[in-house]
Order: sequence, then C-alpha cells, then structure tokens
Amino acid sequence: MLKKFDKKDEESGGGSNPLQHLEKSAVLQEASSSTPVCLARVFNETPINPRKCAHILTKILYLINQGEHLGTTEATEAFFAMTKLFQSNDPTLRRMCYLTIKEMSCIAEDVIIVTSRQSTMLQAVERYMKQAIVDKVPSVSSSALVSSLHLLKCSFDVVKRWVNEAQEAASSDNIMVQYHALGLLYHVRKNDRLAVSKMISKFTRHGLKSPFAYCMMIRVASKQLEEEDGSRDSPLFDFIESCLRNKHEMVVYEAASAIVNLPGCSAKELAPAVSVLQLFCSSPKAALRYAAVRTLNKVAMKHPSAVTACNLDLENLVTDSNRSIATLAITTLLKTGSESSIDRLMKQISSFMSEISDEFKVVVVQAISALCQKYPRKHAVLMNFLFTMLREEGGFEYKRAIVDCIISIIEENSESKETGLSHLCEFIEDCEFTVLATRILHLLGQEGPKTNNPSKYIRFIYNRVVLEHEEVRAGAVSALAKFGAQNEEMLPSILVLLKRCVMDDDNEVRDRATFYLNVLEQKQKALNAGYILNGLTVSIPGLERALQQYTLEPSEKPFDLKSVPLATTPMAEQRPESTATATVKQPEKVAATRQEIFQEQLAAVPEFQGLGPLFKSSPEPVALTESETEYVIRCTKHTFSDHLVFQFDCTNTLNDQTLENVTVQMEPTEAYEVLSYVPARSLPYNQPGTCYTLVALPKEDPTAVACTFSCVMKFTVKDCDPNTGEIDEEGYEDEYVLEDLEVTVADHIQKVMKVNFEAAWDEVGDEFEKEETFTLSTVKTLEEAVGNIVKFLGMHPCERSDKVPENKNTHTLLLAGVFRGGHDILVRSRLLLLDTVTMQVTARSSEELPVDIILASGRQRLPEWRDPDKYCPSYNKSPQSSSPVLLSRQHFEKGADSSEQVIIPMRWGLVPSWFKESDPSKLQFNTTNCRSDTILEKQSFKVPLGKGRRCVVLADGFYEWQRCQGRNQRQPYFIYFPQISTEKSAGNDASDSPDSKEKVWDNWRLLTMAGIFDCWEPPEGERLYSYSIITVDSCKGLNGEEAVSKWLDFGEVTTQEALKLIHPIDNITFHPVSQVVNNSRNNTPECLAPADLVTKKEPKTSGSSQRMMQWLATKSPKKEAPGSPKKDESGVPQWSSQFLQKSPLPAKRGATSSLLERWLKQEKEDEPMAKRPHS
DNA sequence: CCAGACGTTGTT
DNA sequence: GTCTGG
DNA sequence: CCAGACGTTGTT
DNA sequence: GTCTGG
Repeated sequence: MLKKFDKKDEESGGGSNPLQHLEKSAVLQEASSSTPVCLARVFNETPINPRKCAHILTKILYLINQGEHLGTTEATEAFFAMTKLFQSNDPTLRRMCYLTIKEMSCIAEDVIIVTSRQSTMLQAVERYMKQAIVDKVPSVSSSALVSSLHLLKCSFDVVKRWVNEAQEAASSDNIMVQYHALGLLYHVRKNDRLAVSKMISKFTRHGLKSPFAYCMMIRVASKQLEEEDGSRDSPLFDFIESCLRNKHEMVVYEAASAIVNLPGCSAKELAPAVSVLQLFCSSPKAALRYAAVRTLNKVAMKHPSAVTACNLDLENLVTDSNRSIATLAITTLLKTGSESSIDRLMKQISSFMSEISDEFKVVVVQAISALCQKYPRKHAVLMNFLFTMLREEGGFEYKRAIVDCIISIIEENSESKETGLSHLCEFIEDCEFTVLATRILHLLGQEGPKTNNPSKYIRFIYNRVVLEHEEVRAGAVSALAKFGAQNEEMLPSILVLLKRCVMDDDNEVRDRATFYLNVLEQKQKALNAGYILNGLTVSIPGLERALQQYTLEPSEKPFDLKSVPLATTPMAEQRPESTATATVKQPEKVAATRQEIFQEQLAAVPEFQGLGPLFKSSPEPVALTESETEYVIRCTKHTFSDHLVFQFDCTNTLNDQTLENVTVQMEPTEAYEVLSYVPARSLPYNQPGTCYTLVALPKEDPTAVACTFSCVMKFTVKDCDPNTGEIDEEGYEDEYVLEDLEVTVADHIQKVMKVNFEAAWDEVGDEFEKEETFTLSTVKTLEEAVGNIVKFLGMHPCERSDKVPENKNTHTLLLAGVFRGGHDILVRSRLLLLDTVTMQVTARSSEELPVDIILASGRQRLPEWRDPDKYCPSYNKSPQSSSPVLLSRQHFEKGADSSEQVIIPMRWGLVPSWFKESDPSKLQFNTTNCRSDTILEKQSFKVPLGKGRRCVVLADGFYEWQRCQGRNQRQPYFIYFPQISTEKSAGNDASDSPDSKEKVWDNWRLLTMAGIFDCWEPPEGERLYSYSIITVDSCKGLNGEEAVSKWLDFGEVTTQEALKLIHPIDNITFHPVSQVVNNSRNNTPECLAPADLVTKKEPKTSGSSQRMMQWLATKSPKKEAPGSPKKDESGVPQWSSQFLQKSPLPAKRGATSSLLERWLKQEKEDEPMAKRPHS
C-alpha cells in the first residue's frame, strides 16, 4: 500500500507542487468524509439497494487504490456496512465486498489489525470469509480466497483456521475457485515440505479441473524436487510427467518446461518432455510454437543431443511468420545442428536475416559464433555467410557481433586469415561505426603483416587516413606503421605514406604519424646500411606498383569508390513536372474511361443511334497497313448486341495530297451484312481522321461467327502544294487495299449466349467437369465456347428467357471478380430473387481475362457490390463476421435514387456510431439481434432506425438451436426459404446425388432478413458498417421483392410504413443438422447437410420429434392464442422454441394489432453464405 | 445538470 | 450521439 | 448463437 | 458466472 502511495507521489512530482497537493487532499477529504455517511445510510436501509452499495464500494475501492488511508473510524464503519452486504443476494455485491477486504488487507497494519485487537472486526471477517469461501457463486468464492491470501500477510493464524473451508473450495468445479483455493492452501503450508507433498498427491490423484491449478502444482512440485536434489523416483516427478498427457496445452507445456528446467535431468527423463514440445512446434498457435522452440532452445544448451529429434520441426519453424519463433528455431538448430547440415542451414538463414530485427540478428550471429568453435572445419562456409550479412543493412550491435565472430574465426583458423582480413578490409571501406573500424584496423596491423601478401591491405588502410575522421585515421596510421615495422620490403612505401599523415589536421593523428615516422625512418636507415654492407639489392616490383597507386594519386581522390556523383540528366530536368505526374497517373485513368470515351464518340454519330449499349471495344487497335506506307490505318472493333462497328483511325502521310470522303469498304466471308459507312470527310496531310463501318451480326445462323473481312479504303485524292497548302479543285477516285480483318468467336459470345444459353446448357450440363480449363482462343465453334463458359463458371441459366421483359435498354454490370469464390453464388441467387434478370456472358479478346459476366436487368439494376473483397463465404458465419447486406444507394450518394440498392459486406453485431473504444469487440452489450418490439425504445437501435439505416441481410439461411428436454445438448436446425427447385432438399430423402445438390445451390433463393445498420468511425482506421438482425415473435421476414425494396428505400418509405413490412413468413422450412455447426470454426458443407436428430437412447423423443417435423412439414394448422405459443397439447417436448412455429395467426394479427405487438417471434442466427467454395 | 448506460438469448 | 436517473 | 477462457508473480 | 472470440 505504502508502495503504491510512494509511486503516486513520485508520479505527481513527489507532491512538490503545493497547490496541487492542497487541491488533491481537499478532494480526497471531501470524498472520504462522505463515504462513512453514505455507508451509514446504506447500513440502515432495508432492503439494501444494490446499486447504491455497489457505488459506495466502488468509492471505497477507489480511495484505497488511490493510496489514501481510510481512517480507522471510516474503515470500521465501512466494514460494518459491509457485513450487511456480505449477506446480500446480489453476488456481484458480495464479490465486491471481498475484493474490498482484499484491498483493505493491504493496509491491514493500519486498519484491520489495529481495529481487530480491540474489536470484533476480525472475528466478523473470519466468519464471513468462511462463508464466502464456500459461496455458491464462483466469483464470490474466488474473491474471498484471493482476499484470504492477502489476509495471510497480516494474520496467519486466522487464515489457518479456515483451512477446512479452503480444502473444500479446492475441490470446486470452478477453475478459478480451485486455483485460488490451492494457492491459499499452499501458502498456508509452504513451510512444511511434507504437507505440500501430501497436498499435491491428494489434489492431483483425482484430477484437477483448473489448468491453472495444475500449473501451480507443477511449479510447486518442481520446486520441491529441486530442493530434494536428485531422486527422480519421487512421486512428484511422476506427477509432473503425467501432466505431459494433460488435455490442456498449458499444463502440458508447464510440465515440459518444468522437466527441462530440473537440474541434472537425464536424457531419458527429458525425452517425453522434448517429444511434447516437438508436437507443439507444429501447432497452429503461435504462442505454443514460441513456447516450444524457446524451451527446446534451453534444452539445446544442456543436452543438444536430446533436441536432435526435433530438428525437422525446427527447420520448418525457420520459415515461421513469427520472427521470434523463426529466430529461436534457427539458434536452436545452430546449437544442435550437425556438421553436414550447416550448408543447408546457412541458406535458409540468409533468406530470412533481412526480415528480422537487429536484436534477433545478434542472437543468430552469436549462435553462429558458437558453431564456428564447434565445427572449425566449416569456418569457410560460415565466414562466407557472415560476410554476406556484413554487407546487409544493420545496426552497430549486429555488425559488432559479426565482426567479433569473424575475428574469433581468424584467430582460431590460420587458413581463414587471408579471406577474413580482406573481407574486413572491404567492410571498413564503408563502415559507419568508428569502434568497429578502429578495431579492424588494429587487427589488420597485427595480423596483416604476417600474411603472404601484406601489400594488398595497405590501400584499404591508407584510404581510412584520407576519408575517415580522427579516431579512425589514428587507428589507420598505427596499422600502417605496424606493416612498416614488421615488413622490411614495404617499409619505404610506408614511410612515404606516413609522411603524408604528418600533415594531418588532427593532433593525435599527426603525433602518431610523426612518432611512427621517426621510428621507422631510423629502422630504414639501419636497413639501408645493412643492404649496402651486404651488397644486396632488393627488388619488390609488386609492392612498388601497389604503392604507386596511392603515392601518385592526389590525396583528395585516392581509391575512392563512393565518390561518383549522381549525374543529373538533362532530360529529367527539362521535363516539366506536370508532364511527369500525368504520365504516372494516366494509364489507370485512360483504361477506366476508354470504353466511356468510345461510347460517347459513337453516340454522337447519328447512324449508330439505337444500337443499344456498347458491350465491348477491342482493347488494342489493329494496324491494317504496313509500317512506312502512304497511309496508316488502325481499326478498333466495337461490339453491340446485334451489331459491330469498325472504327478506322486514318492518317495520311503524303504531304502533296489531301484525301476526302474516306471510307473502308468491307467484304465479309460469312453472313454478315454491311449496313452503312460513315466516311471521314477530309484527311489532310498528317492530321488523323476517323471513319466507321457498321455491320449487322448474322441473324439467321448465330453460330457462324468466325468471319474474315477484306478491307479496301476508298477515297478521293486531291493534290495540294506542300508549301502553300493550296488544294487542287480537281480530284480523282482512288482505293487502297488493306489487310484482312478477322472477327472471332470471342466478339460474339455475349450475343450468342443470350440466344443459346438454355439450349447450350442442356447439352453440356451432364458432362460437367470442374477441373477442365480452356481458353477462348482454342474454341472452334460457338456451342463449344458457350458450353465451356458455362462449364467454367459452373453455372447455368437461372431464369427462363420468357420472363425477361424485352427491354433493350439494359443496364450492364461488370463483375470482374467472378472467379473469386462466392461472388457468382450471390449473383446467381440474386437472379432468382429479383426475378427479372437476364444473363449475358461476354468475353474480351482471348488474351485477356477469359470471361466476364455481364448481368443485364430489364426492370431493376442489379445492385452494385461494393468492397466484395471483404466478404468471405462460409457455411458457418458467426457474429462479428462479415456478410453481404443490401441497402439503399442513397446512404452513400446524396443524389441517388433511394430505391436503388447496393450490396456491401457488413459486420454482424451493430456497433453504434458513438462507440468510443478502438476495438468493436469491446462493446459491452450484445447487438447481434434487435427485438422488433422494443426497437423504438432502445437508443442503440432507434437512432440508426431514425436515420433510415435499414438493411436486408442476405443469407442462404440461418441456424437455430433447440433445447431438448432432459438432454444437455442442443439440436441445431438449418432454416431457410422453401426452394423452387425440383429437388426436395428436406431431410427425408437421403439419396441425393452430389450433382443434384449442386444444382440446388445454383438456384438457391436467399433468405432476406430485415436488419438495421450503423456506421462507426473508429479512432484509428476505416469506418465500419455493422448490422443487427431484427427478431420478431414468430417466423417472420421480408417476404418477396417488394417488401425488400420498400424496407430499404428510406428515401421514399417512412419508418412507420417500413415497420409494417415485417410480416410473418409462413413459408419457411428447415431441417435438423449436425452438431458440427456448433463450433463456428467448422466451415464445411456438413454444417447444413440434413442430419438425423440426436436421439441417444430415447426413442420416445425421436418419435415425437419426428411427429413435430411432420406436423410442421404439413403446416397443419394448430390454432393458438398469440400470447401462449408454448405448451402444445400434442405433448411435443420443448416445442416452445419459437422459430419452429409456423404460426397460423399472422394474417389477422398483422393487419390490425399495434406495431409493437404484431411482431411475432424471431429469426436470427448464423448465415452460411456460399455453398461450394470451389476449391 | 451530470453521470452512466446504451443489448440479446434463455431460464428461474 | 442521445436518453435516463439521480 | 456456441466454445472456451477466466491467473499470478516480478521486473524492466 | 461473465466475457471474448469465432
């Protein structure tokens, strides 16, 4: 407590600010003086007002936590107030009381002890504590145990008397109670070794419930073992070992790490622990992998051989996405790796070194260093690796670790000296760390002269003198001098260099140079004398040449590698900025608007009116002329539903001619009809012009689409004067033969699909093969193309064409992401839902993406799908996940038609717009559903509702769990709209072929559930849309397209009217499904596959359940009063579960009764979105 | 006025 | 943000 | 909705 | 029991 107080003092500057201090104490005084008064009031109040009490307790806790001592009087009064609260019915309140005691016990010396000596307070504590420890509510019991633990500190004897109660609590089912109870018992007995041993064996014999308790026991046991030193026969060790087979990973790990940490453990004893750690290595949980590898690392230090078994797993961990794990795995491998595995290991490491932080890198380097000592023969490989690392980015610690390691290798392996030194030389060329540079220079001075070819180091060293700052220069000078001193042949050259250094700016450098120079000159003189005396001449041509390099070069520019200035290119300078940005941005923009530009241009031509929307333009113009000819003609193809428009961009490159009335005449080989030509009026020299040719697609035979056009350009030539530009009046007709133009299948598929879709499907439908791939370019006939597309998409026409209104003015929506799982599913389903959609498939040229889908709707546009990436199909969607939701477009664009809809993925579980936290999961209340009967009362819902934030949640169906009488388990059902499909998917027919199942999903009619949404802007990050599903008192929903539209159209339809749309839905169906769906991690088709009811030895239930199913399936009307949906007299157990109720009452009710009353039971739960996630 | 909550399910 | 309770 | 966790010490 | 994560 005092500690806390001190801490607070420290934080507020030790109370040095008198004003602040004064203010603070005034506040506290006010607060604490009011507390006893409040408590007194509470004390006298009957019945106790829990809220008030909680409030006051919170205040007490606050005061205690603030470090403010409660006065003895206050504490006593507070305590007696609490004694009343100990008996409260509200467990939260009881819990708070004990927690308060815990806090009070922290200041026990001041309050409890003092008071207890003179009063009955401690006795009261005792009495209530004993009660509390065996409280039925686990959290109260836990709190009491924790409080008792703290009381231990002030009154050991008292707590000892509660041991019986604590022992009882230790057998509790509740894991926290058990944990705390064992903790308490241990603390009572921790000085009695025998008692602790007994305790462990007693409580572990029948198994503990709490994994924490196990962990604690393991720790206690291993501590005992350590003290006992030796003797692994102990039952304590057996206990720890048995924990390796515990079902909780936590316990298993605790046991393994306890064994590993036991001093003097033999390899045999380690083996089981290591093998569970090995298992952890491949766990999907990062924490486990980390724990395992860290522990193995520890083992590797003491018993490297024990870890070898895990080497494979560790190698897998090297590529772990978690860097800490990878690093540990590597270091462990390095510790245990065999000599032969080193090469492979180094390869693995190098790829990942660049991705980890320096801290980790140092660890790895140190491990490598250890490896060098272990396998001296491998020094070459290791050194090579180190040099690669040395060249990479890295901080000082890292580089120093590498340099240390290299130096140690050099010192221990004479063969590696040469390579080592020259690499280090390279390193100091570009080394930003003074310490490392001087260190290396020192080493060079020491080792360099002893090598076979010492002269090669000189230039590196001398460069340091020229380029670096003082410290390094000084180091370099010393190193140079050492070469001179140890190598007579080089001495003269060294002297030359040192003479330069004498002129250095820095005192230290100059002094050293001078000193060395003097000494070495002396030596040189002596040598000279010696040579003359001996009559010997010395020739060292190699050295001469090496030294010449630097002696001849002017000192400003020695052998500098980095002094190449970046030349500024005049081009870059000249280019104006605007051009540069434009070139960067344009590609995207152009691509996005190309089609639009064409559309505009073509629409401006009167001849092309009434062609309908432009489906497609060929991506690249095709050149119809050779290069370097008189004219340049390039053709772009535009595809309309029944026509083609060829656009010819022409340029005249003859400066003595002007062309007029230019057209491109086309002759088709097939039944294409050239309808008209739109000429380019005039084509002066070098000014581009455009002419068009309009062609009708063959009507009679839509399959004969591959066609070649021969093209001839026709025009009138008028000569003109290249200089004056004067044009001759007289002109003459001429023509120019162009390359043939080919029209391919791809251009027409969109057209043909429309015509042949149904027929084509019937033909290819049976030979459906998912794996088959194809490209359009390989397709010969149209049927083949259609068939392939159909196969490729795994879809078939959802609607009969006779339902499609003959409306040419179609709107098209391009879904580029067809191949990402799920998109097509929704599209298909929506087709059904909207009931008015025709489907067309088009293709770009064969080089591009093979297929896009164009959906054209006659009456209603298919909703735009925003952010489809955020949606992920699942058979088992749970709250917090994202699902596609329909809403009015006006929510995004002010001007939009509010009846227009868009689809966006939203989070399930509405996050109110005012929510302050950063994480939606911190929302402390559940907004998965929204009761329709209280929607207007709850602010979290009525606010968004007031803003028209209504939406429709799309799902294949939802799951609902039904409580079964007498059984613990709950039976899940899948609930959905009855499907129009020929197959009855209800559970009575088990002989569904996989094929027919697939078809069911192709035509699935989505469940449309009314919802409300809100838009939340987190403090950080993107705004989040989220929704709640509205529940009603019976199976209700939005029935039909009209209801869906009205519900969404907040612009036109008021909240009042919209709420009326929540009609009961009587045509909903369901079937029982497997328990697999219970765990939301299970995402397989099994989730919604019809399953048998869980019967388990209770044929009676099975019978009745079936009866219920039958009853429901036949929609046998059971009249029931609206208010009493339960207790069906047929005796079906637990039938009260509302969702099953196809209540026969709605009609009457829906029409008349009040809004809030009208809504019957619920719909809610999981939506499995996409079937068939292709892969 | 400020402080504090803001919600669902089911069961007893 | 907006409503409710004190 | 269901499944599964829920904690402590001390040190930096 | 209560909360969080899926």
